[in-house]
Amino acid sequence: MKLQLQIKMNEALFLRNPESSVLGKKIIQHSIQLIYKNGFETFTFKKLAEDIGTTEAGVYRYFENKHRLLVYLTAWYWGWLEFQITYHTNNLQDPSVKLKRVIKLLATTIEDDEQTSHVNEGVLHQIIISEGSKAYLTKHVGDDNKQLFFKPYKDLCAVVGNIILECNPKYKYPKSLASTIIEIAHFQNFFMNNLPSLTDFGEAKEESVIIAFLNDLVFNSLEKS
Amino acid sequence: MKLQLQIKMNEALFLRNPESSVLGKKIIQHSIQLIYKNGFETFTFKKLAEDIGTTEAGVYRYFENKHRLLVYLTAWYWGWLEFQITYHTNNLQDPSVKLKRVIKLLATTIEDDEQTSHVNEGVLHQIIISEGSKAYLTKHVGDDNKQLFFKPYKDLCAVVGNIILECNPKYKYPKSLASTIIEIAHFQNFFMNNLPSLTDFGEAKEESVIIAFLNDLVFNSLEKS
DNA sequence: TTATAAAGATAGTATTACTATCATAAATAA
DNA sequence: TTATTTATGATAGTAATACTATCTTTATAA
Repeated sequence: MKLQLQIKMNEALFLRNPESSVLGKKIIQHSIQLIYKNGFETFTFKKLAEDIGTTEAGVYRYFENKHRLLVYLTAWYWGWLEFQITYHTNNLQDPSVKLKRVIKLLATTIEDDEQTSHVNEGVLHQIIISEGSKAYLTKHVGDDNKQLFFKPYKDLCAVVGNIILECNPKYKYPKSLASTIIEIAHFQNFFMNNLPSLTDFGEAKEESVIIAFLNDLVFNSLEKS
Repeated sequence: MKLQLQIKMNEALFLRNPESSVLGKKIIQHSIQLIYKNGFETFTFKKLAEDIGTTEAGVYRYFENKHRLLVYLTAWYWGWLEFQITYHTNNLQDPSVKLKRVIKLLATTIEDDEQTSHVNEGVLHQIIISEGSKAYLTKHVGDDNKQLFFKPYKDLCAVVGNIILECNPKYKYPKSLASTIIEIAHFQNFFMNNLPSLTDFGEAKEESVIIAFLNDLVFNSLEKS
């Protein structure tokens, strides 16, 4: 039996639900490929439409603009990742084992998840690394936040923050440490591959060293405090 | 006597040196204000030109495009900050006192430096927080890197990394920790002001708590390892 | 069968991101 | 001093971007 995993998305993120039609799914699938290939700056709805074999207007019926689409993709990713984390830490008792598992999930490029046919999670993960922060680094972050566009990201941080507190109930900065782990997992990955002298992973270029660095950072803080 | 501080800039960043003329300085000064006010995405050379009282073509004579201008501004900022760090840690013996000083400088919004008349460092610092990472989060980061556009950022990281090593010569991740401190100083600041639930600084909204968090994070790692 | 919703086809507009040209004023070199 | 280079100003033009609007066709549902 094959299960289909559906991430429940904030309705305000789209004009028409892309999960509800073939065209919609194509928009998600091909936008991930296009943004991955050429970057978000040069990505346009026109190019996407040509790629899919529809028209610009067709894409605009689903998403107000390309920034909304990016926010949708990131929100989807955070929702999916929260599910992964809940799933993979489900029966673990020891909170530090849990946290190690979380760090590994955050820092590892996952192979394509068969449960979500139109989303390639591995490629999406790469997009999150390079483009993810652009979803909120805008002047309208406040408005977007009011519409709860970043709720999946916040929920994920809350989950990670709670595991941190389980590890050490006295630790003073669980939320900041959670958002730090998430951001650093991505930034160190980007630096490793693009500006390696900003990291200590120059030759290795493996995600395992990022995981080691994060574990060192996090558990020294939690054991000490 | 008033000293004028000049940051030596990479010549490939501009077509004509903006420090060399009144118009050039106006471009720097007003672009900082405009990007701060409306964000980088909506910033255009046309708006900038109108603001200054010149024409689009006038601005294009100095910078190839707005991304180059952003890279210039960030490079300037990192160069300036490295000078600040060198200056303010000059006579300090104890490396951990030094590192604390560095963290404070990284996380504090500095008031306008009189030595650089056309650059408002406080506003520029805010731009670095919100837009700084967009300078390198592009598909052409490799090309830009080859042209040494990010050298000031790398140099700064190297300086911080060396202080980290002074604190603990056995620490395994000095460069990654250095880039982590720098990025997190900015991200936690952005989150504090825009997505406060991602931090533990919700009510305080003061840079001092970010500094406390960073100190905790860094020195737990350095003392332990 | 009819209504209705989604998609396709086409057109049009304002803005963005440039490039090109020519005139003029200011600085500088012969 | 004049001649010449250099920076700026003024204006025009173009391709691409970021949309909006309308009309027709096709699929689906009542």
